[in-house]
Amino acid sequence: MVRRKASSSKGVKKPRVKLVDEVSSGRRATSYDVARLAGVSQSAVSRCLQPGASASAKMRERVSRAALELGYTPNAIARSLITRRSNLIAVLISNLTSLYYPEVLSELSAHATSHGERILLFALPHESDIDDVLDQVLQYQVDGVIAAVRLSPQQLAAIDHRRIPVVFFNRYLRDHPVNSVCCDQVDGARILVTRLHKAGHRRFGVIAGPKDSVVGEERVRATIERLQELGIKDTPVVRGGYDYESGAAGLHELIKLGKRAPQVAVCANDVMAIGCIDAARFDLGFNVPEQLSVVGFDGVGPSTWRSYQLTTIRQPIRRMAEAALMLLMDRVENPKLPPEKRVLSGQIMEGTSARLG
Amino acid sequence: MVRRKASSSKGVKKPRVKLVDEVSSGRRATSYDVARLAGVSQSAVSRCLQPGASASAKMRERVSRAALELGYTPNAIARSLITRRSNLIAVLISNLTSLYYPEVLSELSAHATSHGERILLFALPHESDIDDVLDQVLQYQVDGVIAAVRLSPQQLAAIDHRRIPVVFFNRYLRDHPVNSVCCDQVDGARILVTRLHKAGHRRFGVIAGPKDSVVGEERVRATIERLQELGIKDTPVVRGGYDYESGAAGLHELIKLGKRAPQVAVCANDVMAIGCIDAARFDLGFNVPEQLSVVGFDGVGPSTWRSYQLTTIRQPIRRMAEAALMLLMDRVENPKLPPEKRVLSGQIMEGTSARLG
DNA sequence: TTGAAAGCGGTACCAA
DNA sequence: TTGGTACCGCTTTCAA
Repeated sequence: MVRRKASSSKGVKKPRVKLVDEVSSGRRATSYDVARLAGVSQSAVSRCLQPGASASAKMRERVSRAALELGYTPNAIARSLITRRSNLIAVLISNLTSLYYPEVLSELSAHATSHGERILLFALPHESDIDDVLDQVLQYQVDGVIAAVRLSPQQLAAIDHRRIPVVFFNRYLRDHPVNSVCCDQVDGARILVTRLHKAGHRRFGVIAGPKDSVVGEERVRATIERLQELGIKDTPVVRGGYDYESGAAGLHELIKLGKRAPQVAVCANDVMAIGCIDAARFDLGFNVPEQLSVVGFDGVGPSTWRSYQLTTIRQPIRRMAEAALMLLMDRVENPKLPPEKRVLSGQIMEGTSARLG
Repeated sequence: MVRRKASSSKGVKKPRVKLVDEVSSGRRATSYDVARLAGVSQSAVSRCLQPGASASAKMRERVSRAALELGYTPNAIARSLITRRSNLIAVLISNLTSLYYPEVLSELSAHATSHGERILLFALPHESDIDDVLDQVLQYQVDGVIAAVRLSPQQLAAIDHRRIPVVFFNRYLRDHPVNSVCCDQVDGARILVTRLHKAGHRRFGVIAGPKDSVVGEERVRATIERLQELGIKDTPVVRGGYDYESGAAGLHELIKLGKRAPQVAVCANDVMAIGCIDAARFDLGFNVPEQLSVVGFDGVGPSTWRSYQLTTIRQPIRRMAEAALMLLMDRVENPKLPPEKRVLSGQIMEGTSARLG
């Protein structure tokens, strides 16, 4: 097989479409074009553009001059094909319109860049829409996957079967050893409850997140558990959808439920806590925190706004993203590494939305 | 050049590393593997996986069975190399931690998917960090670029030179005909000012965005211009950074500036308007809107929260994203199409943060 | 309808 | 240090 190489054998073997178009205006410059202009071999061009390859200074000079002249940019696709490394990592994420995930994505992107990786974004309308995109993830030969969504064991197996490392973000798979980075929800919830109890609160209500949120369920479970340890039983739990409206609705529900209004609303995330505060103030005329303490989870931007000044558990998103990429890239380099789970602690933000002891 | 094809010529020409490892456990299945198992040629496999290629029903059946058995997934990288189409579009975006851009990204992603494209994400810490990533954009042979950041004429030229279509999102390049989708800032600002004036407001103050925000500057310019038409001169303008704190600080500055406090604060985006409202209430004890009307731009999620109920101009982000992708994909298919600018109108959201006439 | 073969634009091994 | 060459895994003519 003879490749087109210089203009020497030009047009002998079936000249493709328009040679003019190829050379002058059309087609992007390739390493062959650079080689021809520099008067060296194509492999030399490739070598010159690698950091640690052997090439004389003179050759480097000639090649880089030719590359510059042609506006040459190496083709990452072609490189990926032969090196079997796409430098792409898939980020599976949903709820980009929430307040929490955009920050996650932003940090993931920053750290991916610092590892020389690009992010192939899979923003799902709902966490459950994974099957549709999983095939795409595999087709693009990504180096790794960061999943900020739930994956079924089958879905995980499909990725695993291709030897693509996966790191879960704030999620994991029960009974399956997987790589994951989480914020310790249990600890945070326990601290909040303990401090609230110490301040004298005895009637609690919980506004949970959607059932399919592992993180949310954990927060709720830990809250209930700690309350029971403190001798408080039968804490009412209502379910919300992590959004502002369901926080407000949740409070109304809680109040309808019990004989007496709760003294504390523990919300499974900040946005619901904010909705809860607004409902308390505007619908019920409650003072927060005098008549109702409200706490949330996450520590999103608006939680510090002066209308709310939420008492919440802030997730160390930056450090979590950093850990996620570290975990992932370690396994890209060395696929034999065993699964690892890293749990970082959240930080309590003492706002004014709750009375703490 | 003889390719490994069936096991017929197995290992004759330098058998690569470990054949066992390749076949049984290691390497992902390729179309050759499928072909061998199905007992057909590799090109037949390729054809069977194309929608409109000629292949008998029997062949299709055999191939798809073999593909399923091997867990075969076509390699998008290899396909891209030969088809010169990556099905990747680069999205250049910054400020992912703002309230506005995540929604943009979310909509862009949804519409990209519906065009069969994937998003290669370039989330920049600052709008000005483009040069670092532009090279990456080009290397990945993206089909097109959506730029929600500013690009210099040189940067645009570099992309243009590779014949990669670009669509700007809420931005454009003065004196350069480019594709762009914008929300009409001028119209929105004029309507707001007119209505505010009609309600009897006469003393205005403006909290502008950062200087390098084209959109923000346009909002401010249109505001001032309309005020002048209405006979109101010398409106004080202070500069903010689009964030909550600078909205609050902006109000304080405005008040320090004039002899009398303004009756209206026109803020260049919603988040600053929210900061402004909080400063008015908590620092100055103002009632909003009785003592101070506050308006913003964008219509982000929290603008409807009951603590704020912002009067603002909501951008039709979904339709803008849809238009951006339409514009882009049209030009991917037909590069000869001339540049086009599409301007959509915003919608006034009449909250309770301002008195309108 | 089917298979052989020529690339797409690189990387990497080899001998010179 | 350099050039020749064999791929990476697919699509796409071109004959059969």
